[in-house]
Amino acid sequence: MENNLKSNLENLTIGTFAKAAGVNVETIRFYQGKGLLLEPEKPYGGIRRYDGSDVARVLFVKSAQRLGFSLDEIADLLRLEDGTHCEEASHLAEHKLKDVREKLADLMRMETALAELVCACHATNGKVACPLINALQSN
Amino acid sequence: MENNLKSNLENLTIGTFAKAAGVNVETIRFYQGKGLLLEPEKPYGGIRRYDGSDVARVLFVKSAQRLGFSLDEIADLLRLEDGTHCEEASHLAEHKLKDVREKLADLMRMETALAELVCACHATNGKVACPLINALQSN
DNA sequence: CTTGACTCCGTATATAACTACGGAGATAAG
DNA sequence: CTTATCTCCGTAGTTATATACGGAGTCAAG
Repeated sequence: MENNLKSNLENLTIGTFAKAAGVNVETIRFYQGKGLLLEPEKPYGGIRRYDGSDVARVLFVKSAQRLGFSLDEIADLLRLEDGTHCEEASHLAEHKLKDVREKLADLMRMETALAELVCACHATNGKVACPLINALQSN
Repeated sequence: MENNLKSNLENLTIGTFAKAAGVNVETIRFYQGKGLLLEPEKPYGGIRRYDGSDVARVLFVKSAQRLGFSLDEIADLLRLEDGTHCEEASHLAEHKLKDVREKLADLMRMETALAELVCACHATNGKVACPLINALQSN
């Protein structure tokens, strides 16, 4: 046996990689096809290896997805990472930032509405008009 | 002008309804099939009519979708509205609230990361390590 | 009362994002 | 070396969310 933390995420085969990222192998391959993940070099007819940064990338994709970004949008976000095309990346980032801030506003309205609903429900134990639709409408 | 919107939105046929909500007719019917919208009574072999509350409902669905909720989850949210099953609704609302708060946290981290990225990009005009992945990873 | 746009409804097709399958080759444990 | 388990890769199937199509009925204007 070896060191524990970081060395656990080195030299992973695609199976352990997938498990570490909480997705299945097919999803990894699918993401590679979409350009969301790079396919590492294959050592002469052998088997590709992955590491912690790949795991992080998949986790990022999954998180961004939960926030309503499509895989294509996420690919855009990830392209910001490479540091080249700074001008372009900056533009894209600003655009996404606007996006993110709108989502934030919606979510905050939704949070308020839900919190009120829970409150009202507990308080009155009766009929309550749902403020939810209204919440996202005021925009 | 605050009532203007509403008074324009009475007695709509499905076509004008769809236009008002910014979706197409087929989407309306699809949502009816999924239980996201009620199908109004059809006046003896005639044509159904819709109003502003239907439009609001569709707009809510679309907003919630942008926030990463699935149609099934949105159906859950909408079921909170009817005021019956208060106990159950309250439970559901609490669960969704947790959800919403997690998304909020992720989005805020993402906002920070994007803002930093734009900033750094403008400042250095050079290579910048992307804080994005890191942002959503710290959870 | 005809005409053209619209509705109704059922079925079919499309797109995104997976998920499953299967045969051939690689690797590790015994 | 054998064998079980995995990887590789290509193709096919699935689920969620729409969109498109088409024939028959309905409505409102001329």
